[in-house]
Amino acid sequence: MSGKENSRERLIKTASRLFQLQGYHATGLNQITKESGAPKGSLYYHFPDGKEQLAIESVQLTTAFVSKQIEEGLNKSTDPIEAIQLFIKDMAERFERESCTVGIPIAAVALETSLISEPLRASCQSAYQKFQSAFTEKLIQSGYEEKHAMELGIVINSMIEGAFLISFTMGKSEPLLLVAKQIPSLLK
Amino acid sequence: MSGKENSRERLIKTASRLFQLQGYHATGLNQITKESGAPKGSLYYHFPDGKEQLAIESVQLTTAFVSKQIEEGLNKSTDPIEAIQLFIKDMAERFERESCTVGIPIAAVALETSLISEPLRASCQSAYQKFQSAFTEKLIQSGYEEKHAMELGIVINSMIEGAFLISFTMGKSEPLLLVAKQIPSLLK
DNA sequence: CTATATATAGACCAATTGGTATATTTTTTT
DNA sequence: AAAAAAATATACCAATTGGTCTATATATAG
Repeated sequence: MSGKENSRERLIKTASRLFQLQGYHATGLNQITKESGAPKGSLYYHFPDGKEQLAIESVQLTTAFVSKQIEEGLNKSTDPIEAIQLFIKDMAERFERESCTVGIPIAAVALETSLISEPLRASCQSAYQKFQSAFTEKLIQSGYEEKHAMELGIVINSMIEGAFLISFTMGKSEPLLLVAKQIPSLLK
Repeated sequence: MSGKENSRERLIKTASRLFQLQGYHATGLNQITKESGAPKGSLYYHFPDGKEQLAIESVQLTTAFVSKQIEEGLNKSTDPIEAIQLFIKDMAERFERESCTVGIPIAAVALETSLISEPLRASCQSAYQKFQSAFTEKLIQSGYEEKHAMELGIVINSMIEGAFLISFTMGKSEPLLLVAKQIPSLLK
């Protein structure tokens, strides 16, 4: 029972990376199995529901990873404005450093599958809710009124996702940095 | 020379709609030809470079359409805050009304193709630049200093794109509406 | 050692992909 | 009306898609 989790995990990790980078439809099962080293027989043993199941679990893995990154980033300062700005700047730096190695966490899968797979759509929704609530949590801890904090969490998450998308398309991190710059105005 | 432009135009319009709704890779040329009524022979006659060329021209059509919508929306009020809020609320309403008929204008194609086709990436970049400059223009006309207006244009565009993405995934327009609500804070 | 899950290996499948070739029709020009 | 250009119509292609199948290892028991 040692190689078991190993192979399954490798499949999810590879799929997770490829789905983020290339999107759902552009990523073939052949590519996933080849790059992960696992054969197709194993894929359908570990993921009987095929590509959809693999994508759902990939989204979940990405969600956990990114959520942790957000929480860690936000803990770098007690001041929420500074903390959020630091986090966004970190993302921008990481984007510059490894733009061609990593895509936008959830967006591609969300856009491609929300209309064709309800379970996948729900997974992406959960991801965004988790991201939002990390920001909201930070604001509540800093004394923001709950409803206001929830609204701001949604808006901050939207801003970051949008800036990520545009930075990705433009090939430069400027939008992310400008969003960071406007955080103080937003949080008054 | 009457049927000529007609067939070409039908192909682009159909492709434009399908690419926005389903994304690049999920939209097959067979589906485009079938839904547009044009045969495959015509497709490669009008678009010798195939799917990529068709997608580029589709993005350009969408860009023109959306830009016009933004400009018209922003003209509904002289006050930039009110104008931008009105535009976003219009988008939110339209989203609620026809969410399953229309996807997010450029995002899906941008995410799916930016890393695999430089010309397509450039088309999507042009689209976003055009959207941004519409907001920037409005702010400059309202007396904002140029550099500040440019930065805000980028941020506003990012916010709207991100909110669109999340609204799409969530299946509700709340993120868009909350972004609209925060516009005054952002523009001071 | 045997029996039994667990897991791997990869050949195979129908369907679809983007793209090409060629023949035919329609339209325009002379 | 004849010639030329523009456009349409399909049949066809190799390659790849997601997915299934059966045989074979590789463990973990008893």
